[in-house]
Amino acid sequence: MFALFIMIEMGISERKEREREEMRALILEAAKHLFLEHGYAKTSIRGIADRIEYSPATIYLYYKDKKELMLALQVEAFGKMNASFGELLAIADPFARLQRMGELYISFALENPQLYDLMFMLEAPMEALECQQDSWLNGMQSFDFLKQSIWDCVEAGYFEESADIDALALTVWSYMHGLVSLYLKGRMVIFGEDSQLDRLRESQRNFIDLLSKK
Amino acid sequence: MFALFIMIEMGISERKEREREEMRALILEAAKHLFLEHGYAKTSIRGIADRIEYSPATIYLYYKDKKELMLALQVEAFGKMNASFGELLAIADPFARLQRMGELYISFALENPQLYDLMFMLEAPMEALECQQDSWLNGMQSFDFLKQSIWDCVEAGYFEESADIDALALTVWSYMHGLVSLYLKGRMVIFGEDSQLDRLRESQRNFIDLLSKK
DNA sequence: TTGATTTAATAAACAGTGTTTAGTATGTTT
DNA sequence: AAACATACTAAACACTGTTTATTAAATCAA
Repeated sequence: MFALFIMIEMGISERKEREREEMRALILEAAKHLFLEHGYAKTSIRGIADRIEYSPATIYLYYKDKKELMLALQVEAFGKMNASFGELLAIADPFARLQRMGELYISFALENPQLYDLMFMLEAPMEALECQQDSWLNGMQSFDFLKQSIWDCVEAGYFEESADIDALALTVWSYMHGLVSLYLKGRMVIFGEDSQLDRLRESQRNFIDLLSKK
Repeated sequence: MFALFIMIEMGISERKEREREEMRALILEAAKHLFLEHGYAKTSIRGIADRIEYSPATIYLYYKDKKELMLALQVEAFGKMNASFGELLAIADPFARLQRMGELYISFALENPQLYDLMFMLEAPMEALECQQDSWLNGMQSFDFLKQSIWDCVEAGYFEESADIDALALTVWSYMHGLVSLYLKGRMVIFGEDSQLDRLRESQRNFIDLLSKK
């Protein structure tokens, strides 16, 4: 009798929780679709609401504000990027792994410019982090992987024994981020409208040289 | 008689032109003040209008839209940055000059985060460029100076004779931009809240090493 | 100087934005 | 069946960039 009461109680609240998660996913799906098409600024709460045929106010029952919604998308984006790095585990040579990681990083950025924006350029999702910055640290597990690969490079004799892994990892990341963000934000027009991607690739090879010729 | 007529005619139209430029400068001054305090997104046309005690519509008589207003600010920002590079002309050794240029670039970015945003991260001013992209090329004269310094480094034997100057310049710029933009956009929190500036400096030294040990 | 005309400025509106509030149904519990 | 809780929304609030119609002033032609 008591057990039955609890089961019904738990059954309903569990269903409610499930429905709540389904609704959150529905909103997120619509947000993602619009965001990938038009970017953060041009994605409106009303647009998202229209797409799922709910009122705008409903969205605020599931997400605190637009920033938190974008943070949820950012988490998804990090998942996608981390997944794209999966093949790296099969590369034994650490320097080859490092090089391939750079290629994959650039590919991800160029193929998912809006997601890249969300992850590394927009302030909105970062402001939503506040206390719960675990999701950012979690998302940045790829940076740990980068550090590990650099460590492996040191052990394999590619870099000096005295190398500062943290600094080196930040240096590599900075270069990669700088390169793709200059490209994505249209700051490479100085090279002419057409040859920009070529310049990007040239610089990429250049940086590999810089790293390897130490 | 005829000459007098012309003089009056010209005198008025010249005054009008002068007054128009003064008004443009007045608007720009107000826009700059608000922008430096709150950034692009939070700077409103109404806010600018309030500050100069004119109606919002008046601003549209002097600037096509908000993007064009921000483009004018971007041009000013480039002027300021180029000026900050002035002292480099006094440095004879090309590698020391290159190193100092990096320091000045980072200093400018950290001391003028909103201006840096305008110059290298926001899309708004770039969209306003359209046909008249001369202002961007003009603003980027510092990039030519960077290329020149790298060329000098090659001649002085710091880099290989076969070095691709364009690619190397882009590589240096990408790294610098990546480093400061990761910092400015709060993506270096993985290093903890306090040590970020130290990490930035460490990486900077690291990159110099990478360049010099070739 | 007077009347016509161009110019400068604005009030008000338009179409949008993120977000909050008050109210209404529906589902759940007692 | 009555009391309560939940999900949802219409409408409003306070903004945003931008356009239009109108007014007042400066300039021009007679």
